[in-house]
Amino acid sequence: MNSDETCARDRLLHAAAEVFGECGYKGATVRDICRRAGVGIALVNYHFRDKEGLYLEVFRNLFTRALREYPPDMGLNESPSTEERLHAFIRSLLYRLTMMEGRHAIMLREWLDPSPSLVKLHAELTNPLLKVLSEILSGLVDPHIPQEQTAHCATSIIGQCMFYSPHSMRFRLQAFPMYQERQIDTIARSITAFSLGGIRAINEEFRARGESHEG
Amino acid sequence: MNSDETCARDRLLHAAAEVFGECGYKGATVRDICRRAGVGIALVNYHFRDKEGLYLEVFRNLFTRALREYPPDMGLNESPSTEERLHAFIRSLLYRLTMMEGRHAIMLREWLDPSPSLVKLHAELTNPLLKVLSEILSGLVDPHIPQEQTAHCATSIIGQCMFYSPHSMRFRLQAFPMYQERQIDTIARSITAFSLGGIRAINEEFRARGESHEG
DNA sequence: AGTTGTTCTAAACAGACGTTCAAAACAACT
DNA sequence: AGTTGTTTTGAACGTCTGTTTAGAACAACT
Repeated sequence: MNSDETCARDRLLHAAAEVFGECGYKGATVRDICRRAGVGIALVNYHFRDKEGLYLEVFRNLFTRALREYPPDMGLNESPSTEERLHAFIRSLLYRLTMMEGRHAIMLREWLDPSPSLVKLHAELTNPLLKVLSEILSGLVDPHIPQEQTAHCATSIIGQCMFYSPHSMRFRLQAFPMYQERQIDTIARSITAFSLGGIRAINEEFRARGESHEG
Repeated sequence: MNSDETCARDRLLHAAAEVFGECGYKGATVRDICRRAGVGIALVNYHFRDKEGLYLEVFRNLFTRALREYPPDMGLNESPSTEERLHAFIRSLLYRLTMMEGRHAIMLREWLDPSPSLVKLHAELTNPLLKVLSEILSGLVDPHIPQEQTAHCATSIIGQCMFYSPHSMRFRLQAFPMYQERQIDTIARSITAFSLGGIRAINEEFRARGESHEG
């Protein structure tokens, strides 16, 4: 690769993101990472203490960078409706997932199958995002519906996005082409419409049950 | 464990399902598996050729057993409506995922992150299920809607089920209790209602766009 | 009891793994 | 040129990996 210009530490981080993404934490070897980075194997100890320290640094780096590039309110005008905010949230999540897939499948893999030592960090980073989503949903779901049901809606929405990610089974098996931006936007609109309909149905069902209980 | 009664081969399969589920393919070691099964390490070679052969056998076993116990038309009366068939499909999928989580998280892990050597087998086993789902959806989605959009709906539904599975991030982080049957049924009803609403919204949007194009 | 085939084990093999250490290369400042 | 501190390396360490081998235990049948 480009062994020049950037310093060894950065090249190490870059290669580590690739290899961890391709092979997972256990599957990746520090030898492979260092070979791709063009550095000696002792560097991972010097810069990051050990393999786990390198993994943690890569993870935090990618997460914050993706969030900076595609924030949850991405592409919104100044006074957006709640529906528009939900669409922006879904679209930005899909973009982040796709971006990570490019060279950074590590994030996706971590999301699906978190490493034990990183669960705390993971919660720290993702919980604010869940807060954003549930705040958006509070403007869409009937306020009388129990919070548990709202959480179900949030899970349904995130689940759809996660499963659309290129790493998911369907796209692996059927060899779908890599997503282009337009395709992501199409999928984002589809998931948004589907989810708004789902929320509406949940609201209607709740109201119908409420009336039948009263009557 | 129960080193008696069952033969060594079965104990090996049982332990392998546990360990593969907990640690993944790379993370699991044949030594650990054989220790839990209470057999010598050479048995994996004798019965299954190598580690991969054992993994493949475990996978096929669990998949077919789960499908036999919770078929996609589970608990349907004799002349079900399309909505009821969708509900049965979702409910059976959730039950299978939960059953596998008990001792058989291997299936779930494979679904999220398939091992390279098993992609063909995986497609072979899951494609019939996708066929069932899309057949159900053909009775719900407007027949004029392009097939691609219908596939989006299928993905949305499966994605919701997958993400509700105990292995998913949310439940790991927030330490939800293990699902009981009633909870699964509740979630199945929620996902079904959500999805039916989603499909209806997709239909309405399509018709609205069609009218605006014509008018 | 003897033979045959299957099932299982303990011990050893070769290789890959993460990690460490002494020393080399380098930069910066005196 | 000499000193100091940082960065990087090659080689080695001990451990753990999947796999194999030679043989023990066992069952079934003669």
